[in-house]
Amino acid sequence: MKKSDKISWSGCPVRYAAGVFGDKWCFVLLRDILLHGKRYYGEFAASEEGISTNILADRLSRLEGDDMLTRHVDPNKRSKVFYLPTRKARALLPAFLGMMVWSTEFDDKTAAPASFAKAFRENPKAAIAWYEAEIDRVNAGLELSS
Amino acid sequence: MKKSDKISWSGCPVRYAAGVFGDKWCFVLLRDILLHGKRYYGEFAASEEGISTNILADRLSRLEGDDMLTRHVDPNKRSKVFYLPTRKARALLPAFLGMMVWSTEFDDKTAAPASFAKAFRENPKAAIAWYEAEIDRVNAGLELSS
DNA sequence: ATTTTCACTTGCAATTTGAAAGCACCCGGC
DNA sequence: GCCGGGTGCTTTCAAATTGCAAGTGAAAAT
Repeated sequence: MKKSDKISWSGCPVRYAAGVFGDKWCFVLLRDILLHGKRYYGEFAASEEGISTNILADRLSRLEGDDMLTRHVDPNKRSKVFYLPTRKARALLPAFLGMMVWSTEFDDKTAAPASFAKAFRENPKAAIAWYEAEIDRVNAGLELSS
Repeated sequence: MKKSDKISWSGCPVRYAAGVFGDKWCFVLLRDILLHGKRYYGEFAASEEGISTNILADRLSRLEGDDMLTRHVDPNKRSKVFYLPTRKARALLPAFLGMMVWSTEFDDKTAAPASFAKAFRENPKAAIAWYEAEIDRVNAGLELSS
């Protein structure tokens, strides 16, 4: 907390965003939560990118501290833990999908189908709503039991 | 380049984006270039956040390598250097402005005027076009002499 | 009771960062 | 030409962060 004395990483919108998720691993965690329906610690740990567990724990608690995630012990199996995206995290969807459209245009090795970018460009609100609904669907399966 | 052996940071759109600009300092450099009309090395170095020059040089060359910036020696004063955003960098504007809207909503210390978020939400294309025009305006003053 | 699953934590080497100093080139005066 | 300052990096080195591997403790499963 030395740096935040001199210049706080908020105020400027870009700086604030950088402070909250301007980091490789936060990107992939948010992707897993917002786009891939992952919720459990074990699911994050198993992601293709191979995050190590100390970093994973650190980023999860940071995101929790920044009010992006909430931590929950699974009531059906109390040795497991899941994380739910907050409204704040979900509100990132539009920007996130915008980034993805950008990637599909400029990464020549992109694995995303062209249909995604097309759909988003033609009707961004509908695309966002679709992902929102997916998030709700996944959450529903967890929130019921808690 | 060890990590890129195992999993290349492309393919997945989010991972690709994270690889190119998923870093605090890339965020603020892109902000300075896309939004604040900065072009010269000295201008970046003087930014409020106080980036140190080794990191600055590293990020500039990385962004150049990722085809986000092009480096130019100022023909009027050949000891100075400026960087121009590529089409690829400019294409990030929509996602970037989306992020800024998000920040203005969730950073309670935000310094951005509410009018910005409002304007973007009401007419995103117009807001983007306005920033595009600004970029062209700034570039025009440099490209003429080169 | 014992083993296994799970979510972390710890230890430690390696990479990255950051502050400061150094270096090389250009430019303007003299 | 030569000197002094401006400019864009590069180097140095300590400090912070990362990443791998092993460890821990609580809960389930056997």
